[in-house]
Amino acid sequence: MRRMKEARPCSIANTLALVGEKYSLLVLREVSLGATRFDQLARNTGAPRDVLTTRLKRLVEAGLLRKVAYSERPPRFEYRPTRAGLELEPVLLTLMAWGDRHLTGDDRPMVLEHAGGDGSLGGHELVPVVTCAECGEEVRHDDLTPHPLAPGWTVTGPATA
Amino acid sequence: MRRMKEARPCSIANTLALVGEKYSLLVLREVSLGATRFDQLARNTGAPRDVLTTRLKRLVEAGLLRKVAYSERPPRFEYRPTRAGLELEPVLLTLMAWGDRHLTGDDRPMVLEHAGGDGSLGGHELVPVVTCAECGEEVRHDDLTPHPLAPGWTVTGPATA
DNA sequence: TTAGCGAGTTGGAAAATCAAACCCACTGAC
DNA sequence: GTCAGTGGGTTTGATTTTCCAACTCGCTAA
Repeated sequence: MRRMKEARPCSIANTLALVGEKYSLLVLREVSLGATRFDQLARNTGAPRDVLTTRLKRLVEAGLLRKVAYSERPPRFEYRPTRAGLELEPVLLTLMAWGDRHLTGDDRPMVLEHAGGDGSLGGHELVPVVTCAECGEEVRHDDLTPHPLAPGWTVTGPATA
Repeated sequence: MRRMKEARPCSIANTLALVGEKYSLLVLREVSLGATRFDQLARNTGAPRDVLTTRLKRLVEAGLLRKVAYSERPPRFEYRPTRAGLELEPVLLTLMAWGDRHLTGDDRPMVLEHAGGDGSLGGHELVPVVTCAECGEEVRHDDLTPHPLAPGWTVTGPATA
């Protein structure tokens, strides 16, 4: 995924160029959950070890993970998410929500418990929804209008340009 | 991406097995924006035409797109998003938001205008945020606690099992 | 009649993926 | 001490994908 044709300047494409390769998002899922070591990542994501090596290198270079030594002699590192890495969690949550709704029967593989922001006692099940911070409303497709800022954008494609 | 090792039962992995291949999400971006024809998709996503062919077939099989004839003689089809396909928009929005924040300088490639749900006059810029439908609050990483329901889950990985 | 388009298909080279084996530095058990 | 075991990779070679360009096919418009 390194580089795409970059047919359009687009933040979706740019983000996917970074984390859209096979296993990258699963690695981020794992480190967000606290599994930060090479063997855990290999096992939990199913990535071949060599592929995992190159993914980790790339995610570290991109600033989504950082290597933290947890042992010298022998040198051993774990891979912790940076702030930028953790900020991909919304992507993971929306992917999970979609899969739960469309791919899963009645028994979801996992459920996230959501504690109230006030640190309240009883939590409830997380039901992730994308809303607009500006107005607080849930985002519906029909309420959106794209406004291209960079050249290369034509909403219905070059055919209608 | 067809099948992964399926190291863990996980809706994120399952969803990515469907739409995680190169270009798939860009195709969904395009059809969500209204560019639904083969050549538009090829141009706007940058996907090689043969790859695009296999992606479209897969997305149609999976029920994310449907082929709609817009001409017989010669037979010509466009690829429209189904409801399930449109429901991936939250994923696209969160990817875009991340890219805008972390990859882009001051000039974002595109901005989405968000009309009020009441069909109000003046729109504002969309600022997508993931919230919890249950309590209405913005989701913060520290408020989440994973609860495995299927076997194969160990939060810190097999090492700590 | 010829040019052109939209929507693919085909062929062959280049790149990425995969599984398994290998390597190295150490640890702990005998 | 020695010897198996572990964590964290690297190497190897076979298999898949990807990529790009060229080609096809059915039709339309000049």
